[in-house]
Amino acid sequence: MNIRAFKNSIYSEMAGITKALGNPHRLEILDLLAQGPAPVEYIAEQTDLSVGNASQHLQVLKNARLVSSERQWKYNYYRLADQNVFETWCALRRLGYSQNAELKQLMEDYRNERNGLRIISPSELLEKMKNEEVIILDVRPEQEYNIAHIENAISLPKKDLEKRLNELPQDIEIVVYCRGPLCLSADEAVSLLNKRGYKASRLERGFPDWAAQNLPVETV
Amino acid sequence: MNIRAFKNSIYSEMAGITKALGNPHRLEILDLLAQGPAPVEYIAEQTDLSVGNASQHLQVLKNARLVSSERQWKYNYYRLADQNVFETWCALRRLGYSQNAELKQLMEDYRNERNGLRIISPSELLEKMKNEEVIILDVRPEQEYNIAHIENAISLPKKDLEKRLNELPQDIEIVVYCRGPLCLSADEAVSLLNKRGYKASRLERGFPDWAAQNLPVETV
DNA sequence: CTGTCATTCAATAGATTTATTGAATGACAA
DNA sequence: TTGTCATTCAATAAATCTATTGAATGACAG
Repeated sequence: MNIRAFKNSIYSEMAGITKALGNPHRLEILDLLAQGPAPVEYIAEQTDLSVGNASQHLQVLKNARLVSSERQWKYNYYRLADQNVFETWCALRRLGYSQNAELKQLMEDYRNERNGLRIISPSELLEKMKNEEVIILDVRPEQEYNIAHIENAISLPKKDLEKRLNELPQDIEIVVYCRGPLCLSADEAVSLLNKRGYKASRLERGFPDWAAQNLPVETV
Repeated sequence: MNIRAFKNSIYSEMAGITKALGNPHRLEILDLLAQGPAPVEYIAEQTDLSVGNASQHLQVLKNARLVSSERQWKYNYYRLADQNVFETWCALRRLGYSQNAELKQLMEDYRNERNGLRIISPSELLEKMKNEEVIILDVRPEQEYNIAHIENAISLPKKDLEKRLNELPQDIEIVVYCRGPLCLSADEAVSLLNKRGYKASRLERGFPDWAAQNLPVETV
């Protein structure tokens, strides 16, 4: 094999990965799977795809070895193939955020009430956890909380927040987190909580990023 | 804008980046530009693309803001848009290497004589540089050496190596580097040098990775 | 000016990707 | 066995991507 044929081969192999990443629905699926394993139907529902279409996108990701699947009972659970997949997704997120003013703008427009929304870093939260002076609120869907969540966090999915507000104390600081920086649930929750007189702030980034730093997580 | 429309927007913006990455020629161009800025014609020549085709791929990369261009004299110099682009490429390389057994196999097949080829890490090389007990050999094309190279490295492009072997001393250790882990020039050079009785080893990864760690580089 | 050179643009045919549809599969339950 | 359910497969039309061609642009040199 000559050098050109060799280069074509390696860059084509690499492009097999980037081609699989080159679709908005598949990126959304990866971002979702970063929360933990999920069956096709849940993935389809969360991403507003038909089951058939979601399955087809999952095949593409699987052929590129970005996800793997395992049958459990009636369901086929998909998960990220390994840590490198999440790390690559993080690199892409950073790149998107730094290169793409539209992306930044989009997110800031949507969070237009964000002024004054306080963001606390993982290390600050750890400190508060040690002193037991904080309530940690996981606003992701309950299924994702059940797979894994930040130690001592309580589950209160975004969609139930308003009607279950009374479960939360007004006098203790609340730190809210969700799927990650591309997810707005935590922002919206903090905004609502502050409006109703709670002391709420948002955790920087989201659950998978916390877990990737080997910070304390809990599994049910 | 509802939540679904918002999600579609952000993941589509992200996919704008991954779509631009989803082509083998464009990956090869990025890998090349990691060495430093280059005009269209050089890029076309190094990647075996027609100038028109290379230009078209460069437009795609530019629209995704992965590269930027600047006119200098008669030439339009393209370069990576910023450090995040290179870091994302590194993440993809790691991912490819870990997920894709074929890629690994391809490279190892091509380097079939690699057995016994010694690889030294950047920190080991730094140590040797301090003690001045090593010759550092840059086997990339001279243009790329001229843009920037490891401190005190000498240029001896792969294609001229055999006829200029006599410029190298037999009794001092030689460390060879090239464009990066997907480039075989350094491996081939080390192999040839060892066969001819020189004491040669290869630097782990390549020049852009060295530079990204802020290790000492030199510009002509 | 006029010509040259590096690059981009526009048009296009062929290849690939995508969402949809409906049928097929294969585990489990009755 | 039969039916149900979750998922995959196969076929297809529409959309998108790609390489090639040849013309257009725009800086610079004589």
